Amino acid sequence: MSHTSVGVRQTQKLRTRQALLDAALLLLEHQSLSSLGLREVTRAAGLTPTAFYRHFEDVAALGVALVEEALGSLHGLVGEVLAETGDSEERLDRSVAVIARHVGAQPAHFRFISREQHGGVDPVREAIAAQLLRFAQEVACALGQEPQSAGWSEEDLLMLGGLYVDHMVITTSALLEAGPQGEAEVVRVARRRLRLVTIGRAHWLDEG
Amino acid sequence: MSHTSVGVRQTQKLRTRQALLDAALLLLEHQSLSSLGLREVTRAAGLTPTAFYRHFEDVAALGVALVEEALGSLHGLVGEVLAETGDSEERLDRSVAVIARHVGAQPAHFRFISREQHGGVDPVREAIAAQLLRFAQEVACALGQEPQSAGWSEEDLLMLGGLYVDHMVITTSALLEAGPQGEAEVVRVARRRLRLVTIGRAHWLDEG
DNA sequence: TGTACATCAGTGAACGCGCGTTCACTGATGTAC
DNA sequence: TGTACATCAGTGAACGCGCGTTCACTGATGTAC
Repeated sequence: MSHTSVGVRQTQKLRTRQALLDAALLLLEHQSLSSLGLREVTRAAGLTPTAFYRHFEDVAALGVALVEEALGSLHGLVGEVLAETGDSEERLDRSVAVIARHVGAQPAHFRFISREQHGGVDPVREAIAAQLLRFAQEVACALGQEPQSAGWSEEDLLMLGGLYVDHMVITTSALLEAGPQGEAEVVRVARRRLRLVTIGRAHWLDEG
Repeated sequence: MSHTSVGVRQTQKLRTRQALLDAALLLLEHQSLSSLGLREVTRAAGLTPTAFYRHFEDVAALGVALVEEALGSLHGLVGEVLAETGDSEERLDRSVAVIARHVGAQPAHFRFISREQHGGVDPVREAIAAQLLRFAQEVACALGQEPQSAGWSEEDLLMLGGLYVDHMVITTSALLEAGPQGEAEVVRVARRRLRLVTIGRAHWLDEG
């Protein structure tokens, strides 16, 4: 056990870093990032305040790392859901169900994103905007490969992708506000909204 | 000038209260409410910290007052815009133009609403949600009076009203982020999004 | 109209507290030979 | 394998600062007679 491949030191450092992220996310359940204190986070993580600086320059940098943690792993999802077969009604219901499942499983992450999307910390807002733009592009790309999108301009596909993504975000916020007992109703309305947008899509070229 | 009808004292008190609201709104341009300090506000307003308590119980109460100031006067607007004549394309463009004009004229108010809609201060979030729900109901009511809405359930009208209101909010956020030079592009996309929703509305009963 | 008293918006001093950041440190882990 | 040195994640004390809230106050405005 004289020298491991990964390094005991690095492993422990990453574990501490994760403890800071976890503690911060927990505290952010009931406050916003700009009022979150460095000492508050280290205290919750069981560390000295000064230890914080070994991992992040300041609380804003920790916030950017949280954005990556919350949204980074979701990118594959879009393609998967849209690639599945079924009529548009089925795929629409499945999309909403996937959102509801993720929000239910990781509420703190989604609350953080919803809260900080327009929050007071510039680098965090920018990081979220960049991730959401990527989602919109991915959705646009996936939609563009469907036969129903024949004749659509790239610009209109991106417009539609953005529309879907913004609704995804609105739905997550609504789910968080409604809590578990209000989930069914939120899902119902989200489905009908998506259906209306999808109908608009089907007739876009007739009237656009 | 021995005794005026309104009261010199009350007038001055209201003036001071307004100075606190104005100072707070200015400071909130670059931070969120939960990190705004009471001393910060009174300093900017040219008052002693203790004077704050003559007007608001705490900063959250001031935030609720700002919500009223930002959104309270807008309720008439919805009916006016939707009541005007013209085909749906014209009315749609006019709606977006009205939003852009208001955001351009009162950016700080709209930034505040956008930032605090999902912010960390419960009473403020609730006040905003209540106002936006009223807007959605007003839009639903106005839509319900149009001939195109024949056969629509109240629930679907409210769904559509909420859809329009949420897009109004997204558009204001996008306008604020884009700044004056990006306004034209945001307006273009917002129009196309609204058009797509409107097309969906026109075919809702065929396929719903 | 004039006087005597009540109200109350804003003051200024004081308090204890938690904050972010600095610094020199400790001791386990990593590395060179 | 063993030894001697380097690295560096986390410590603990100390700092100056701005915070929210309290309290007794002042003096202009309001009111009763």
